[in-house]
Amino acid sequence: MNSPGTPQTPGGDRSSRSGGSTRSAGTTRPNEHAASGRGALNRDLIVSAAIEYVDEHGLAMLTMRRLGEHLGVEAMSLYRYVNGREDLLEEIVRRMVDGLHVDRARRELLAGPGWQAYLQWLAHAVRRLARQHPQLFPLIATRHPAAPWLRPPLRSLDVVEDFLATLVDRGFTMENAVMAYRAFTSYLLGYLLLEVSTISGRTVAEDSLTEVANSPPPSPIPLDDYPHIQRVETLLSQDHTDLEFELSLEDMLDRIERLLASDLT
Amino acid sequence: MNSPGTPQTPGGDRSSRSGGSTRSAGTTRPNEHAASGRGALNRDLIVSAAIEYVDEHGLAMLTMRRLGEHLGVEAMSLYRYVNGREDLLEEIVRRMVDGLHVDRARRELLAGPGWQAYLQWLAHAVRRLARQHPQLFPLIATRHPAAPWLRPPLRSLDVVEDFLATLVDRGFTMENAVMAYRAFTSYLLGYLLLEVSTISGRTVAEDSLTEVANSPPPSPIPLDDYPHIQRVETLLSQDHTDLEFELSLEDMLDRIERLLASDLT
DNA sequence: ACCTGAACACCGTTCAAGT
DNA sequence: ACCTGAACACCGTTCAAGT
Repeated sequence: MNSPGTPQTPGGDRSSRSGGSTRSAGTTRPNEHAASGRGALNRDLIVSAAIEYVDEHGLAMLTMRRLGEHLGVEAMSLYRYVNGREDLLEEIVRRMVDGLHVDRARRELLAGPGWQAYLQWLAHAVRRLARQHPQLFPLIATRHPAAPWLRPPLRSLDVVEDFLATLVDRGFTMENAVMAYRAFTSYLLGYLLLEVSTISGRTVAEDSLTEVANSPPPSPIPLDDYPHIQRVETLLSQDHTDLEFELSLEDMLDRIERLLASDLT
Repeated sequence: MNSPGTPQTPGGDRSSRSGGSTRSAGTTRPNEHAASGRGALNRDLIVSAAIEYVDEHGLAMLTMRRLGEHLGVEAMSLYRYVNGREDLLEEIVRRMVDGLHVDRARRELLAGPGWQAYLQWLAHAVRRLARQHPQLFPLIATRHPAAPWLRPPLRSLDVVEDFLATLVDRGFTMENAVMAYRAFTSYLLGYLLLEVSTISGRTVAEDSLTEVANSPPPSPIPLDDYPHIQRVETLLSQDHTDLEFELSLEDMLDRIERLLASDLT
């Protein structure tokens, strides 16, 4: 019966679009909500606690009731500030990705003058984010984008605006900026999703209560019948991830550059 | 109390590894389970029904109870054949990906003699799969791989074995085959995840009961403050997906080729 | 203004019991 | 051998009620 367009909750308006983005997301001083007294609940705090909780226990464990408990509050209280579980997940994603937005001046400093330097900086920032929150990155990657100009993992209007503005500043046509945006996002998405999913392997206990003596051999798949896999097993298990990222990123930038050149013919 | 290592269910052993892989997965004659009489329930049928159900209603709607209802059976009956919901999801993924495995002779015919032709063929096969089951592809993409040699979206031992064997046959060293495997999977994963997620936008009703007059304007995000996004809005909404896929795929193959060349120095 | 108790409809899963 | 009824623990969510 309640029209979902009007949240009626405080903090429902994209919390402080310009102010809050410089302090890196998810950094609520961790002691503060331990001493939760009376009206110490609000949207930002809930989202921070949720991120913390997922980092520690995994996404499947994030439950309105458990999150309430984690905050020392009944689950129903959360609904004052968050429009249900879906809204909470969406807000988590927004908060994490918005951390990538910095104002123009600071961006110039960080990234240097060229478009390659900017894309290098952005790619590394996204990678840092993914590796800091391996449980959350799949959420960023697969939640349905609200619009075609919010391609994962760059799911923030601010960040996409930065992206396009920077490239156009550096001489890209609109068409080329869009193609670069497409190439950049799909490269980053695929690479980081795979890197993160092989890393976070058994970082999380998943459900650490009942299954303790169960997982030590995660799954000793018998590789008879698969001679080639068997032969490269050790190769595949190694992670030369750092070097591989740099090289494939450079390749991707070269591809964009080639794209520009072919445009002048 | 029950040790989870011993499923005690029929079909628990990775159903007929050599026999069942040639008939393309997901092809249970669709009329058959309409006339479900007595013992007409089995693992394959359950998995097929689940795939059908997700294609139609979306992943979030797939529930043991609803799937039971869809099959004309009480939900509890499913537990004879499927080791819980997680096991069902895993089996769905396996069934879909196994459809990419064809025997060597047939593969030569389809793909031609070169490694490029094989990778072209495989890439298009995966893309076909992704577009046929847009609701399921994110599952393939993000479910935790059981081993590092099962990188999404190629989550099948048979398919990965095919991949490596074919490349080594064509003269790749093991190291290069593995690098190609890495590059191929992360390219395909990123590209297809983004293509599918922008396509399946509102293919599914999500929950078509209560919210009917709600979604027509999916989310008219106000784009003031975002001049560049606004200017490229129409560009970003277009889908030149087919051509883009071919071009970026060729680029990726070129990258592998360059990789081989640099190896000879 | 902010939180809670109680309730509703719905989950996944187990197990003794039916046929 | 195969399916079901009943039950358990746990969800998300609503709303009148407490403070």
